[in-house]
Amino acid sequence: MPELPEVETIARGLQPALQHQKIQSVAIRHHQLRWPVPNNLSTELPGLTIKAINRRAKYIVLTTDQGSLLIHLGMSGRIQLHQAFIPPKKHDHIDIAFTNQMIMRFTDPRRFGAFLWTTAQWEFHPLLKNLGPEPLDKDFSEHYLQHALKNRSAAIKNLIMNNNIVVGVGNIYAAESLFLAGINPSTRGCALTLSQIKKLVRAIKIVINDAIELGGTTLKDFADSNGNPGYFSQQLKVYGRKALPCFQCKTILRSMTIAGRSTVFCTTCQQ
DNA sequence: CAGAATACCTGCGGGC
DNA sequence: TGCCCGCAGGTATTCT
Repeated sequence: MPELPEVETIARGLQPALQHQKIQSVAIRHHQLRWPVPNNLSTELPGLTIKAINRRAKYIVLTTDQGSLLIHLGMSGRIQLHQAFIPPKKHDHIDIAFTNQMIMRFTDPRRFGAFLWTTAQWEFHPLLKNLGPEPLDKDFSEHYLQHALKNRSAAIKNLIMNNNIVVGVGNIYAAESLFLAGINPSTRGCALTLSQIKKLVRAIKIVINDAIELGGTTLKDFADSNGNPGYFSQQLKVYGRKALPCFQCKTILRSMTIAGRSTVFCTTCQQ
């Protein structure tokens, strides 16, 4: 999926278009996403108005006066806005039509995404209530991470991708952050020095912030809600650069598998 | 409890 | 051209 910067970009694109819009109808063409899409959306949502658009971790939250839609894009999800109805394609699973004719269309070939409805406070939904801090919040600090890594023997790359520790750091930005911080991805969490923890917190904030400013990373399934690509791919230092020379030192970048995910790094710059 | 493996699903590119 | 394999941006759940 889009990682956090992509989701943020999408949420920012949806904000002005959806705020105050009234839902006219809902069409669900494929119910089987990560969890079944609730059947009652088609009857519950029409007539409700979007009051707020939020992002938490990689969830997009559309809040109405009766409840909130929780949308996750999984690995291959997209949301696009159309000014009028156009015929759906193969993986266009859900449409929400608004009274101004606009259509918000959810597309997801791999169907790892989620489209859920909660009538409770969305912050307390079981999928959201245990999430760690947002990487750009001041809660995500050197002190916090030092505490979180204490006694953790797993690879630091795993730990920063763990949503209970910090949200929104996926495979691309984990690799990029560790490169920027000069840390070997396989280092055990508890083995990081205070200086490394400080560098890592800074690196994560810089990488995520820069990626948001550039509209995310262009990968094959990503486009913002208007269909525009992101530009962060031009900034990638290690992700996708296996066997190519490090920009900093020319060492040939190596790849290894950590917790089942490929991880590119520089054996010279990341000790 | 922590860590590792597994599961969900389709599409694509490379090798033959 | 077509088939098979491995791999892809995530993360909850199950196992050890």
